[in-house]
Amino acid sequence: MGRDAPEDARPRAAETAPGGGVGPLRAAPLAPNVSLREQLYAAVRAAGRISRAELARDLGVSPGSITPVASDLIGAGLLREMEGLAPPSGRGRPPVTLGVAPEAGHVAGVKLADRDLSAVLVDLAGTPLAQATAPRDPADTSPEGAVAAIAALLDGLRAGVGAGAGRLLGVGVGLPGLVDHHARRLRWSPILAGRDVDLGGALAARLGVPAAIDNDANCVTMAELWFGRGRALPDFAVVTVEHGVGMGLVVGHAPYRGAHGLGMELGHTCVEIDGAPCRCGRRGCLEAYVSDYALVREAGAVLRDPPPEVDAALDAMHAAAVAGDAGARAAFDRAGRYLAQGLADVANLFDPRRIILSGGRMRHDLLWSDAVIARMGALALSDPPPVEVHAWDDLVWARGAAALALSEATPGLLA
Amino acid sequence: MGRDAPEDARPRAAETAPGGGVGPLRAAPLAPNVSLREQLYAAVRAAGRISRAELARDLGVSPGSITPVASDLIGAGLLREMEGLAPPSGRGRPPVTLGVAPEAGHVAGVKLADRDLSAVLVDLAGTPLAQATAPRDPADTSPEGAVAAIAALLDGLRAGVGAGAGRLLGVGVGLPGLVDHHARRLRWSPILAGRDVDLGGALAARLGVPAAIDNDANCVTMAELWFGRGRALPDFAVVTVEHGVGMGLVVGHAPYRGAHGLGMELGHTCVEIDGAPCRCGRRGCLEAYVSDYALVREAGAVLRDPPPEVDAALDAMHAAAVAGDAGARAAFDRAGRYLAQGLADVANLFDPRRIILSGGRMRHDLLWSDAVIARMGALALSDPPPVEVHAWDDLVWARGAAALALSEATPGLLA
DNA sequence: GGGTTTTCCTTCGGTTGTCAAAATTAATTT
DNA sequence: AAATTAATTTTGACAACCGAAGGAAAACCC
Repeated sequence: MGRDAPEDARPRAAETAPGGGVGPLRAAPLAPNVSLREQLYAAVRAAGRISRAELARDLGVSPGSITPVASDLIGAGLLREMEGLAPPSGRGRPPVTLGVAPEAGHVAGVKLADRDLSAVLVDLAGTPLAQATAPRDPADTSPEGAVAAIAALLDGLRAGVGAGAGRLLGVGVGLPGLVDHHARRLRWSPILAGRDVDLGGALAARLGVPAAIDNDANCVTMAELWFGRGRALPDFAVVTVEHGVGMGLVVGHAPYRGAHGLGMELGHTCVEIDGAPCRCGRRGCLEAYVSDYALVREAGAVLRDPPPEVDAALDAMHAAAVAGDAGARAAFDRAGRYLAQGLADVANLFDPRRIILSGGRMRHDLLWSDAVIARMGALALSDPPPVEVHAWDDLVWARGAAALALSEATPGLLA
Repeated sequence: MGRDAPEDARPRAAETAPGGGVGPLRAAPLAPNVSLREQLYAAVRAAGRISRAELARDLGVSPGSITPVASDLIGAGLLREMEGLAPPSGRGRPPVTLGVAPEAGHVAGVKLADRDLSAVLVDLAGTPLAQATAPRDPADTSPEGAVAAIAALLDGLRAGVGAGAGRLLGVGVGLPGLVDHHARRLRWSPILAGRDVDLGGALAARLGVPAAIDNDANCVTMAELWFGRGRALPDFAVVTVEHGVGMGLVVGHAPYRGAHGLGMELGHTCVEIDGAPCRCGRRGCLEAYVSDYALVREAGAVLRDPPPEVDAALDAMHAAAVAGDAGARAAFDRAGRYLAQGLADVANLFDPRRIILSGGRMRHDLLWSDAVIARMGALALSDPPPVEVHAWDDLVWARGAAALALSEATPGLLA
């Protein structure tokens, strides 16, 4: 059998210097020891109501370890025993259900768009307390103006809920563009002027609480992870279609952000070399075929009197397609074909357990048709992941931003 | 200011049932408590040689905690004190350097290709001990035959190194196709018949040791992570161009595998809707433009007498391009353009800290030209990640498979 | 040469987090 | 009312780790 004799096949030493070692450097776990205190609080919040015994089973810890930690958290006003809510199902001593104390504080989530601004206040149990929307002048691109508008909206909201909700512990802001979440800096945004703006710092200075910022697609991802279908999934991908095409990825119950904390720009992956021009300046981007302004471009050819406004034009075209207009239907079909290709690429590249199509404006359901999903399945290499369409109200973005704030505020609360 | 009055804007409850809780379920850390024992062993192996004091600093642990663990591991024959290798640099008591005891055992890595089979034996310090290659009949697609061939090759290799290397602790096997690494099953491979074959089980039964299997691109990724440039990076992407176009991703010093443990099929993402036919049956895949067989397709038009063999034809075309043949050069240019687009998509989607172009056959350097890298940078949305070309010898795959075996064998060793 | 300094390694009590088992509590069932 | 069942608390023990103190081995300084 024609193999080299081992003796004359002595390989050269490893590429690294002799004695340089092998294996990843610093294999230390990035999430070192999450204290039982934190795990327990997170588990109670995740479950809503849960007994100590169940907590012990869920966390893989002996019942005796739960009691002191729970008492401590109850003493700190972060948890509470919920009375009269235990269904006396079995025999034995009935469990005492625990829940988070919502009045220990609240956080705010804000979505900044070009024409408007929306916000929600959410207590520590995740219950929305109040919401508000304000219009915005798209021409005002100064970051200072945006900070002032956010502050004004939040001040009004907080006055509305009174003091019962505890103090404000943090805010999260979602906006389109390239957002460096870790550094809390805005690298670039289509709706704000300037590059590499310290938006997080400006917000924190004005509001007096920590301010997290993130790409809007990542906010939708957080909303799915915290409030939506993704809660039970360890990993999944979220794709949003709106003004652009965005995506987010969750790995191991945590959002994946690239090396620079930027979003994952699915909208600007290429589906057609030298294809249609995209607003990013390149050609053939997925976004150039699928996003709302790409569809509106078609509206000019399809409709007789296309409304000047993007939203209105899109609605008109959608109505025409539903009414049977062949041209409008063809435009949606074409966009759907490209979207299916983009989804198949996501499936082939990330192999997610599920793909969630999410976003605030799910009116144009032609894009999410079964035909699109089926085409995606045909284009995927192996078994395609289940695709789920998740229609939210218009506040997803803000609620996702609130989830962001919540996840950032929690460690400080427990410290 | 036109915002809703908070009182009449009371939002409906969270989507989940009341009291259903918020936040990801089971946020428990996936990498729970890695014992100091394991951390210490991994740190010593990573460093090659390292003193106890330095270990304490690296691991963020007091020096007093190192001594007992180190003594224990030395007693177990897994570590040893390396004599006479300390450069007496500073003042003070000279450090005693520790290193892993290589003779405590060894593992094997195997690459299974269509025409050949290669293997390396690697000791616990990561030093290659021996290597061998054997030809293979591409027509023999039976998994049983492959298992027998692997076993025969390894038996010969092990006989060559004698008993000094300790016992065999595990093997890793890399091969093309869809490999479910977690389940140790081969879902599909272009070189073996059958679907959903329990290849890991068959190998383990025949060899008597645990057998890990993985996609070949993931093996290259493991090689980079364990032996190559990726050792110092917490996250990076690896792209390989060979018979196909593969990729691997490392997140947080660990390989990312999708939900099903399959590879990330960069080669079958679409760069041109309804483009050139790909061997996967679809059209417009990146692989249909960049891989070796795609280039060979061009060779028919470019060369006068294209050799029938894929490798030879490619070499001939490469030589022609270097010699200035316009047609051959254009073929490489075209492939390079598509590759640049694929790399830009990877940068836009994953935002990796670095992209490593790696693989066993780096002869066709026209593909890795500066022009390709520059074009990729132009196509990336934000600052493109640094791209590094890493040329290995032909054994990368097998060494990556050995790294796989090493990483799987280590916990059992320390238990 | 002998003391000083420096660094490394080890020893030793103290703290912390967790477990296992027993004890306690509160309900249901008999 | 007694037995049974299950949740919770208490208790003692144990293992891991820290921090401080001490011993060891070399270089530096006079």
